[in-house]
Amino acid sequence: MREQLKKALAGALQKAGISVAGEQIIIEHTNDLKNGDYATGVALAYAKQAGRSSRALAEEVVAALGRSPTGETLGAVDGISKIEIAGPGFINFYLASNALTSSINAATEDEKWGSNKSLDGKKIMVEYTDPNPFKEFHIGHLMSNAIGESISRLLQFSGAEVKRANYQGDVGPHVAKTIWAVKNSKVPGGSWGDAYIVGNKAYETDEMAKKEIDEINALVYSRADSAVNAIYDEGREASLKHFEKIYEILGTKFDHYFFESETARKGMAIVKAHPEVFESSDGAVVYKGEKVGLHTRVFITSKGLPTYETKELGLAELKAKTWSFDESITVTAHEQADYFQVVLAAMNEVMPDIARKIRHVTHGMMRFAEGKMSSRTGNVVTGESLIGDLTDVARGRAKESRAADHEKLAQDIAVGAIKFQILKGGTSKDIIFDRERALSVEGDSGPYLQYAHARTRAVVEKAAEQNIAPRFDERAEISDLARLLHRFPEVVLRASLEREPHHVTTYLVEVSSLFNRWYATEQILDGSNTQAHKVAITSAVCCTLKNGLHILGISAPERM
RNA sequence: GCUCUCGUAGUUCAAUGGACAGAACAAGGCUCUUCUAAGGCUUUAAUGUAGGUUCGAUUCCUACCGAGAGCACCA
Repeated sequence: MREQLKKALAGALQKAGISVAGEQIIIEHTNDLKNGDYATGVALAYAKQAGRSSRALAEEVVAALGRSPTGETLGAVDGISKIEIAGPGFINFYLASNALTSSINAATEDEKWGSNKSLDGKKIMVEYTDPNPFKEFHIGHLMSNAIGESISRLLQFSGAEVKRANYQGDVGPHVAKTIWAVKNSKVPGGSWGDAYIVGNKAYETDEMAKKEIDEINALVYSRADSAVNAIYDEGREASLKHFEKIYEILGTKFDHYFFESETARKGMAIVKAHPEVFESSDGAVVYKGEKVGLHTRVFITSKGLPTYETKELGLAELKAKTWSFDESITVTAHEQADYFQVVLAAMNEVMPDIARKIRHVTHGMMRFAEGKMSSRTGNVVTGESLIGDLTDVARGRAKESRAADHEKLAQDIAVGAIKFQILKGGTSKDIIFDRERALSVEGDSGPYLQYAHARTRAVVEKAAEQNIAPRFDERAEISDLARLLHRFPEVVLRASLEREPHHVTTYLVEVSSLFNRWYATEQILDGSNTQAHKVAITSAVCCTLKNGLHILGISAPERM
């Protein structure tokens, strides 16, 4: 459609004496449906060059397209019913009913409605969530998970083959701190997260403890001490099992798990094999990022242990060995942006073929109004406590709902509410965590979308019971809802290209809002001869919401 | 000090360089004998400052102000 319009416009401009390549013509969706479905500002852009007013040029272009400026008849472009000139000289195109038919039918019949082939055949690995065993799974991990999962689904909807990866820090100082606290019975009955906080505090305030923790850190890598090994093995398994439960609730299934205990060794080998890239400095091995405009970072400590940077090199190699991807995306919070750049610069020198395929997608921080949350001090909200509290809020309503499984519904709503809040805005923005707001399920929210979907389901099911088949009627008045549904595939494409799930979120709110307004004033199953048409639109809304929610990683309950 | 991200109604977020800057929450009023009121209708309210590029700037560029993050042995 867009391509046809561009071609026709290029031809029309040619007649007006302006030569422009079709690709350079900008056709956009209108911000407001009352300005048509597509619009172009070419008359404004080229008026000066043409030496006449933008309005005059617009009229000339429209005439060249083969109809009068207010003509209602079909012309050079199939699927357009009306062209008009508005405002300072915009040319607005209105879709014809027959152009909407295919969209509504596709929405109703095609399970992959909204998908595209822009990444057909591409292999992409997406790494996200990345919690650390021996530490809490906090709401920052929830943020990474929601964004990473949604990006994965967007890429799949664009035809890519996606493998989900999770990289977990099962070795390093944080582990040693936790083990130290457990070994010295500092936290009887406490959680692994509590032990970490105690260990961290001791490390900072107690010289003796610091020394012991450093020793334990080395022992974790060497596995030379059976007492340390016992605590380590138990803690690691308990943490991972616990995380697995959370992934299930969130709806993420990882294809690959990578651990720092694996990447550390590989990374060490890489760093040591490239003395021309990594140099010694104060007993440590560092990469001088200044030569590429960055800063210096330590790769191997003066104690001979690998840092996160070295492990990241090992991880890249391990990933490449695991699967021959075309692209590997790592999703993390923005605080790791600078660090990642240095690692990429170093990687570019030692394994350029892999470095070329690695992308870092950063998102904002989940923080409190008062400042950053830190698991070092215990100033965190854990993922499960938030999910739990929100499930409690949803449970009351869920019990009165028509859902078969009230507990499942309460959980779906809780997870939907959290994910919506994370995915409603651009990913680069920080999210200020406000408990009261997070627990609200009113207005623009996950439950709002889920509720609209459940309503469409009820109508569609009732229609099926009455043997009313959906049938889009081209003679019926064109509705804004149908015109909005037509845009879904383009919204998905844009979100996928930009890796910005919030475009989908915003769009789904618009669809739900328009549907709810319609639903409030219109009896859909009214026994009239237009009901099959109305069922078709309802059914299309239903599938659009379902697929859209799927992209966001939010479940679409059939009854609420 | 240097680098990165972000500044839009009282609050939380939208707006591929375009039309009157959209929603939601909060506050007030109205709305269920009709397919689900977790809904719908309605009133009030915003682009940090100063320049620049452009027919046109919330969007791009520069400076400043403000918030957050990072900057050598944490991850």
